[in-house]
Amino acid sequence: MPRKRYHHGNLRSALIKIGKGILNDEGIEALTLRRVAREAGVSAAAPYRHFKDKQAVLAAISETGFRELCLSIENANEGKPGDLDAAGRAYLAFSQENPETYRLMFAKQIARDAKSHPDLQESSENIFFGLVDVVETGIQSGRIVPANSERLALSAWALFHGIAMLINDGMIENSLYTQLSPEHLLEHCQSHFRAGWSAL
Amino acid sequence: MPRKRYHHGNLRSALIKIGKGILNDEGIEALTLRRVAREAGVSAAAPYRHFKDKQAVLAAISETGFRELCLSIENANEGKPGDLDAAGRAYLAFSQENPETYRLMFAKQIARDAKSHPDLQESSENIFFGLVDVVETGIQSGRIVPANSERLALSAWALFHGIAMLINDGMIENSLYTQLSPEHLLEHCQSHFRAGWSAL
DNA sequence: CTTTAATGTTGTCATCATTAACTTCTTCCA
DNA sequence: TGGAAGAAGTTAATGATGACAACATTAAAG
Repeated sequence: MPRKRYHHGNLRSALIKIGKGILNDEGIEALTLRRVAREAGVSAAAPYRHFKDKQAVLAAISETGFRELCLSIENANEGKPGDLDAAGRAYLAFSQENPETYRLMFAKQIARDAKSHPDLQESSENIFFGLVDVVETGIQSGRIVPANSERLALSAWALFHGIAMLINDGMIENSLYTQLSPEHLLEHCQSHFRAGWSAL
Repeated sequence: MPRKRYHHGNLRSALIKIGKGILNDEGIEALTLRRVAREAGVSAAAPYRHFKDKQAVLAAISETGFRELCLSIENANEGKPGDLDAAGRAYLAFSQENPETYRLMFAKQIARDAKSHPDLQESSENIFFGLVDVVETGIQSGRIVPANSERLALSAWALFHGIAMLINDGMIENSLYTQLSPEHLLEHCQSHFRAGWSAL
């Protein structure tokens, strides 16, 4: 057993890891700096040696989330190139597996902080670029109708984000009238929007 | 000038009103129970005579938001019956005019509480029903392609919610590559989805 | 070695949500 | 009408939190 040493070793990454754990297990309200420090076996003030304040810890957790989601989209595009539906499934899978992290990523305070955290800013922008890649691949392969790729990507992002958040918020289960599993919900939305709804 | 009376008169509604003001002016983090009480000219413990806890105040504010949004959708459907695009514009207008209230309405804690607050539950479900009405009107008038109205309404809701939240989160201005005003953004998303994107 | 900067610790503060115990009005009924 | 009874406020206290200053320990560099 390692006797407790004065210096932790790599407290910064430990704090992020522990923070993520608490976040996903018990939600954002349970995520206090003091508790993270406690679980890291360190005093309440120690985190301030590595992070300016609590917001900075949240920003760091958020950033890892953006990176992971980004990778997930890229993988989907490699597996099924240019398939916006597959990208949507990957997107939704992430948001369901990490609901609290996902919510944190899109919290306004984080967005506000993003301007001062270049890394966070970049990683959050990359998810948009990932979707643009998918759309461009799809257009080139004739799977997706020719369009301004950035704007279609943005539209798709809005759709994915909306579905992810509605599920995450528990708004879907509330309206029991549409008994759909998340996967089926995504499928239905995508089929609606793929084919359009206009009769004119 | 009214001398300060021991009893406030209608503290409950005053607390909600003041809370809404702070929420929209300074954001959720500035909204503390003590401050609301202070601005109501009342002691920090007084609100507990009218609300079980802070969550209950937030739920009440949230409920007023759902009601207002619901009315807004209904008005849109009366002005332009069966026009899902007009409903979307009304939806987005609300989310932009009350960004913080909108965010609160879709916060998970509120959704969790909704199960114990029947009024909140009902008012949040009503916005879905409002959209169903729009879709059904649209299908009847031949403006919208025949479909399961509840499912199309749910899809449209997801789209509107996604756009609203992305704008609200500041995710759109971050990706400057798509220089679109909120109105134009909505228009583009809707035109994409109205016509579909599938080339197959 | 010894200096120095990085990393942790203790102690403190203001603020917060919440509760208990006490006070002041209002209402309503005897 | 007058006096409970209970609704609506108050004060005071508790325990937790984010943040900071002042101090302690250790690793690293020379």
